[in-house]
Amino acid sequence: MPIITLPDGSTKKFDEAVSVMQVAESIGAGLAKATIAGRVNGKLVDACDLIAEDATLEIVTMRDEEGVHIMRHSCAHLLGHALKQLYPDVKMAIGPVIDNGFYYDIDLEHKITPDDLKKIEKRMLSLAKTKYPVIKKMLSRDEANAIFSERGESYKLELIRDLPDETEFGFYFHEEYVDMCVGPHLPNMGFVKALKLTHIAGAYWRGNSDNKMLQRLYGVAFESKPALKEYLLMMEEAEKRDHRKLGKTLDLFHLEEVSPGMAFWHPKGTTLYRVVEEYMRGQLVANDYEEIRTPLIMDRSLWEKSGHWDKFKDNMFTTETDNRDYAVKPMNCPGHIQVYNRHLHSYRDLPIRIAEFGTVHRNEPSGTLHGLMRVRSFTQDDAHIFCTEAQIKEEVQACIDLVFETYADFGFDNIAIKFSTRPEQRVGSDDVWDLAEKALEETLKEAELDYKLQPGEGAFYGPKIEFQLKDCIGRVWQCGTIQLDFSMTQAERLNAVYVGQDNEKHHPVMIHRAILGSLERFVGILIEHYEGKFPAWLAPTQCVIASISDVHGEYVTKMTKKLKKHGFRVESDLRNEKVGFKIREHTMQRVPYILVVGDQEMENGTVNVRARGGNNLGSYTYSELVDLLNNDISKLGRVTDED
RNA sequence: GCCGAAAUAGCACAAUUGGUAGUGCAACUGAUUUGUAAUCAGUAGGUUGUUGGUUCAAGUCCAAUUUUCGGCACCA
Repeated sequence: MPIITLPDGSTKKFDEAVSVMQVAESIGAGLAKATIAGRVNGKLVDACDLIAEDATLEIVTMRDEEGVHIMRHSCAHLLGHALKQLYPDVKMAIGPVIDNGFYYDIDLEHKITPDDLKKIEKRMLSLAKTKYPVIKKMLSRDEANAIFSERGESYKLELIRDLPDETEFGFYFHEEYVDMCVGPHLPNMGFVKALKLTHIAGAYWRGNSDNKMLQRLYGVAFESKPALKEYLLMMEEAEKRDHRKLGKTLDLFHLEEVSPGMAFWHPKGTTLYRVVEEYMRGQLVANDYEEIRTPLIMDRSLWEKSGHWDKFKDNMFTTETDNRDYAVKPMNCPGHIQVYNRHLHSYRDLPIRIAEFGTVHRNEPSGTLHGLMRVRSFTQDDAHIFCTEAQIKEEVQACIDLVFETYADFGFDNIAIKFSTRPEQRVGSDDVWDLAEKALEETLKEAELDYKLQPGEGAFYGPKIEFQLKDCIGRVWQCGTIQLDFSMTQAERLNAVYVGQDNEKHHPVMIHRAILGSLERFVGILIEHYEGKFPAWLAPTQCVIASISDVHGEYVTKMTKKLKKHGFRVESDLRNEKVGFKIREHTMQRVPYILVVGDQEMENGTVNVRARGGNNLGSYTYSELVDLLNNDISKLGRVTDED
């Protein structure tokens, strides 16, 4: 005799076990029709699942995020349904929900083409149109095995085999197609109205590169056609921000075949890069770091000692000369320890913060390269802090603060934080790892930061905190990082020491930290973040002075020189073109200010200022203009103009 | 590295069943002296990523290779 409590507090009493759908029907036919699933005592269940005991119940419809999520999950089954009809030989592997959609990994001899994708999508939609009911059955292990054996679904059989403790398996019947899933799923396929198969890719079975590569079909699905359309439009817009595209149109950098994964920075890109670097240099001074420079190429033995050779030799560029093996540095830490070790340090000197804009080379696998985001040659705003155990928390906290302050200056407020712990392959004893992980975790907790744990994702020498930013289409990239390292400074590694209060030698703790991470990646993210419309602080060209006709040339040239002397990044445009043409061009180049000079301005000794958004700010005298620019630049990236 | 796709002028793209590699913008030259998102005319620009093959004939077909793109695995 279950009593069901609904979200508004009202209760309903039933004489016997009742399904979520039946409860919905007892409330109203409209709700029943909209019912996708239920949340019983906080747990999501299928609409057909029975409630036998007293419980709270929320009806899940397409208006709930869970409802859309469930619909997307069922779309994966629908994809299986359509695929099996079109390609009876296909073997289904795993088909989960992802952001905005779903995918299914399949094993099929035939290579799915974009044309096939359209056909499959069409079949999916026509199947959904029939609104066929989805029937759920809980089956025993034997029954489950029998169904999949009969259908040759070897991957599904393997999944069952790997769940030895399960006695019952949820099976969802989509007409002749059947899939195994914990669910919940749609009660009928009529809820599927707007989906699109987006692309085909390869993916290893169970995410293991030793396994067979399957075909992965990706799709997106939304509650309605307008919502899908809006999403597709948004993606199209987002792709216009792509730094690889803007890098070309704004003439910032290029990549080419002679050095894959290594950027050629053009004058404008170099300016942007340099502004970012100079900003960071200012942060170093303000936070008591000392800047150094270390060699790009060092003897192999150093890398063997540091442990890098052991773990990363395949990804290191090497060179041999005069019978000596060298490696191009993939990291700056060993070099920094060499500098640290040139002097004997007292505990009184600690913490010692050594920073370097360190250019490193890593021979990343060919398939990983991605514009400026993943390259083979990049410069880290790297630093290593040598300190005592007692100083760890304070130093880590200071690094975290520096990350947030810096990112805010660049206009970022959406930063994901990850905490990565000991990987399988590592150096250092478990005691030391316990200590290091505890120190980082406690600092994170004390700072009251939301973070996600990534077990096993730490560096080989220590745990790390990662700060991630997103690119234009939502891909996540690690930027800042703080890593705790008790191993590299040990006697058997690179043997860094300080003399303690007890007059004995001790090994300091080393904190590896990069705020921006890689300048290349960070600039790439910046390009996408601002869509190339950089704040005046970062803009490669801050203003262009355009003459209306030849007679204004001299005035413009003089004004340009004067502004350059004041440190502004100014260009003049004296070309024999109409002013509309010049404005169009510099607007498309995203120049923050276009200054127009004609007879009027020459007479009054002013310039006419047009802001990037198209606003004409009117006439400015030279000193007013300097104030305008300085004021804008001083805001750094904390504001964006409205355009 | 793995799976799939792509590569044509500086950029964006076109080229029918294999049959003379084009268009727009940019560049250059000339005319025009211009008031807030495109002035007009002309000129030049290519070993179609690279190498090899099939063919009377290859941008197009085949093979290898490089790079790029979308993912996967990787990411100190």
